[in-house]
Formats: sequence, C-alpha cells, structure tokens
Amino acid sequence: MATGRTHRPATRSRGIPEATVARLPLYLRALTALSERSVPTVSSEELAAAAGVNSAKLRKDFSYLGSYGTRGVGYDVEYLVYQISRELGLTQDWPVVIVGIGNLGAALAGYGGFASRGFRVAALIDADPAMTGKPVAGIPVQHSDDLEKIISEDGVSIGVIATPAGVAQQVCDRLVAAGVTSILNFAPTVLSVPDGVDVRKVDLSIELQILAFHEQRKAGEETSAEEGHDAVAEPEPVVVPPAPRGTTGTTGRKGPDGDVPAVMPA
Amino acid sequence: MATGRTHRPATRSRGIPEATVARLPLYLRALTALSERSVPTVSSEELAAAAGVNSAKLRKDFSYLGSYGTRGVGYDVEYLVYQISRELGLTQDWPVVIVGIGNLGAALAGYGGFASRGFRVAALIDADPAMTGKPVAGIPVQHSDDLEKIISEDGVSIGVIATPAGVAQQVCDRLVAAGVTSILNFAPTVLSVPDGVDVRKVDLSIELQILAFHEQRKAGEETSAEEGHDAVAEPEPVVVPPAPRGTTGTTGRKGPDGDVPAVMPA
DNA sequence: GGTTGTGAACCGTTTCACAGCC
DNA sequence: GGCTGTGAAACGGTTCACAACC
Repeated sequence: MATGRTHRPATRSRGIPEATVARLPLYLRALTALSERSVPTVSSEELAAAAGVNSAKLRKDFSYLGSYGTRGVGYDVEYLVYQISRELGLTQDWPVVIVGIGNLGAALAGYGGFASRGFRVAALIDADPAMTGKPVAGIPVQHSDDLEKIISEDGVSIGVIATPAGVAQQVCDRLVAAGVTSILNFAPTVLSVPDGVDVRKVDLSIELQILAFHEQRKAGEETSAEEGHDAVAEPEPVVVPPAPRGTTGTTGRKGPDGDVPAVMPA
Repeated sequence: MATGRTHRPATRSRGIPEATVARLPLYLRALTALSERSVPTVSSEELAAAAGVNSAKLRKDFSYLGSYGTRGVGYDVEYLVYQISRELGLTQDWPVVIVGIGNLGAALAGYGGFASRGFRVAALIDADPAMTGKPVAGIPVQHSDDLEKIISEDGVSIGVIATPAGVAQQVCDRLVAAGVTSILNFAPTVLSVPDGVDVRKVDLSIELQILAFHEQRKAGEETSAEEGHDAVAEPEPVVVPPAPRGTTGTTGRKGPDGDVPAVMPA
C-alpha cells in the first residue's frame, strides 16, 4: 500500500520519552497558573499535585530536560515555564488550518486554547460554497479549492481535520501533499499518512466507550460500596450473540465464561 | 485533601489490560464497517490494517476476550461485533448529560457518534438562564439548578463537561455528588475526583502542543528528507531564558546542551 | 531540615516467533 | 497452506528509595 503507514516509533526525539512529552503541556499549564499568581518557586510535590501526577514522575520527567531545580528549594517557576515552552516549540508560533467548519470546526475556531500559546488559526476551510466568506469566530471561511494555496503561502505545517469521516482521508491526503506534516484528527476514522507525518486523534465516541466499559465493570461489582476491594464478580448481561455465520453454526464456540444465555439484544 | 485522588490503578478489570480496552472501540468501528458491507469473516491481518494497528497486537488483544477466531480462516465479523459490544457494555444504553452548552457543548450534542452505539443524550445543561428551554440539536437545554434532579431521575452515570475551565471542578463535584461515576472532561483543567470515579480528558491544546514538539524536531533535523535516518541534529532555537529568580542569578544552570544564546522571546 | 536527581526494581505493553489447529 | 493463539523476550514507562546537595 502506498500511503499505508501505521505509526513510526516516535521519531526517537533526542531522548525525551513520548510519555514525558505528553505531560509537558500539563506541567506548563500548572506553571503558567503559578506564574500568574507570582509564585516564585515550587516543589516537585506541589507542582505534581497541581498537574495531577505524582512527584517522582514529575522529577524524572524534568530530569530529561536537564537539571532545572535546586535541591532543598524546588523549581523556579518562570525559568521552568520558559524551558518547557522552548522544549515544546512554543517560542515560535505555529499557523494552523482547520478544515471542516461545521459545528465542531466552528467550536474549535472559537476555542481560546489556540491563541493562548504559540498557535494561530491561519485559515478556516470548508467545502461548502455557501460557507465561503462567512466569518466564523472572526475569520472568514475559505473554500477548499484553495487549500493547497493557503497551506503553502502561509507555511502551515499543522492541520486540524473536523470534517465528516467520509472525506477525512481525502482531506488528509491533500493536506499532506500540500506540505502539512502534523495532523490533529477529529473525524472518527483511521487516517493513513506517509512516514514522517504525525497524526493525533481525538475521538469522542472512543472515549465514551472506554468509560462505558469501566462503568459496566463497576455495576457488575455492586458489592462493598465503600473503599475499594477485590470481589471480582461477573457482570454477565443476559443477551444472545448472533450465531457465528460463514461456517453454518457448527463447532461450539467457547465464550469467556461458560456458554451463552438467552434473550435478544436490541 | 478531601477530593484529591489522582488516578486509581485502573480497577483491575477482570484481566483485560487497559491498553486493550482502549483499542476495542477501534476494532469495533472497523468491524461495523465490514459488517455493513456484509463481509462474513476477516483475518487478523486485514482487520488490523483497517484499525491501524499491527496484527500481532490485535490477536493478543482478542485473546484476552476469549478464543473467538478460527485458525486457518479468521474471525467471524458479526460474532466479533457482538462480543466486543458486549465487552464494552454497549448492549445496554447509557444516558449521558452534557454540561456547558457553548459552541463546543452544542457541537457535541449534535455529534452523531452518540446515538450510533449505546449512548443517548439524556439532557443538556447550562448555567445561563437565557439558554434554558432553547432547543439545541433538538433537545431543550435545562438549567443547571436542576442538575441533581436530572441525574438521579434518569439514572445518569456518565457526564460530559464542556464548560469553561473555571467552573469545571465545581460542575464535576456536583455531578459526582449526584451519582455520576464517569466523566469526560473537555475543559482544560485537571479534575479531582474521589476514588471510584473515572475521568478521561480531551484537550485540544495539549494535543497541539505535542504536535508542535514533534514538528519542531522535524524542522531541526532538516537533513535527508527521504526515508528515515539518524542524523541527530540539534534544533537550538536562539532565545534567551528569563534569569532564574528567587536566588538572585548566582550558580550557573546547566541547560540541556552548552549554555544560553542571545535574543529575546516574544 | 528539605528537596532534587537518578540508578535499580518493577510492571504493563508490544513484538517475536512458532506450536496448534483448521 | 493459512491463520490463530500464546509463551517468551524485548521494550518503555513508573515507582522506589536514597545519595547528593542546598
């Protein structure tokens, strides 16, 4: 397959582990809040609490960036804000295009989080001619015919896809062909991109399904409500699975536990 | 701290690893597409490609659910759809409330992903009295004064927070007090919840910052554009950090490499 | 006394590679 | 011959615990 790359082993980014990179924005946010309150220094313990991680992890994370703390004292807030910003590449600003200005795209366009740190909405792009020229969050929507021109003229390297799933791959291909090398995908599809292009996805229904899984487990326990225990009870929702087709209902399948009960799913 | 729990070691959910759970929705989506095209069976290789993972991982994931495949043949699509749905708890439907009906909340309310599988928007809730009664995506917005009543009457256990960051923790506390045990948080804040409550977060600016990090690294390489190489070049954006305060500029800090260049950040 | 920075142990996840089964 | 299911090895990340330092 031509475009069919899955995911690179994370560019081996000069040492900083991917998990650490993913937490740096969290630290940065907590530090920025401290900075606004003019707090001069902070201990790993305090900062970790503010960022919702444990302090050992935080210290190890920071150790990958260098030795920025002072033993017995803590970390200098301003200094760390700067170092993390620099590490994340937020000392330069990144023009971003948003493709697909429906409800979600419009919400993203209006989201304060962009301007806040290093990001700038360079253009809003939509395929619907009726949208063209209409200002959304103060920025006029441009037609997708001009996508390539916009990307190359503004030197855009980050694209946000907020289109319906059906066209997301095409949009992605065009973005990549035009020079975009980082994509944030809100469409519920797996995108194929060539090597060297990063894709991150944000997917509402996946998140909900993960929550539902755990929720179901909680309901299944239904024992000792107070303080966590073991008591591994089986949830076992009573419904019958569709008979395995293809091979017309022959060899008995082994379910996870025992065999199948009776009642139809919706 | 009363509410200050960080994150539990993932409920130890009767064996299925968390990483696997997070991929089940992906498999389910790919399988549903196959099912709609009436494909009867699929190999781990094909399905893995459709879901954007590698086949060994997929097989191992499925092995946690049970032995649902047939050697030499592959997996029965319908059967797997059913088994995964069941495992994820999607054979029942989950009423969900969305709190904070701004641009984003409205976009989420209108998102098809809800209805698609097991989820139902039970209520839209906003603190602005001007919104009350206004239909959004066909559902009338209710005032947040009634939050507790709505939750308990509808037996809602999943809440989506799409409010501004400033009120997210309060909203969260009220949701939890009213009986919600799973929260999907779109507000850019760390939420504290008691033990037994799951929180997942979706954060645009974190995602963008992670992309920016990698983007910066790519720009720093700027060597051998074709096919991946090593060539670990230093990016080194030229800017001066704020002098470490607190201790008035004494002991030299060791940056990650050498010492600091000259030019001010914005 | 307080707090960082970090080796070493630990744990969860991914990948490998092949036996087992159709 | 083809494909699944799974031990075992490899990997990456987290946690522990303490020496180094202020």
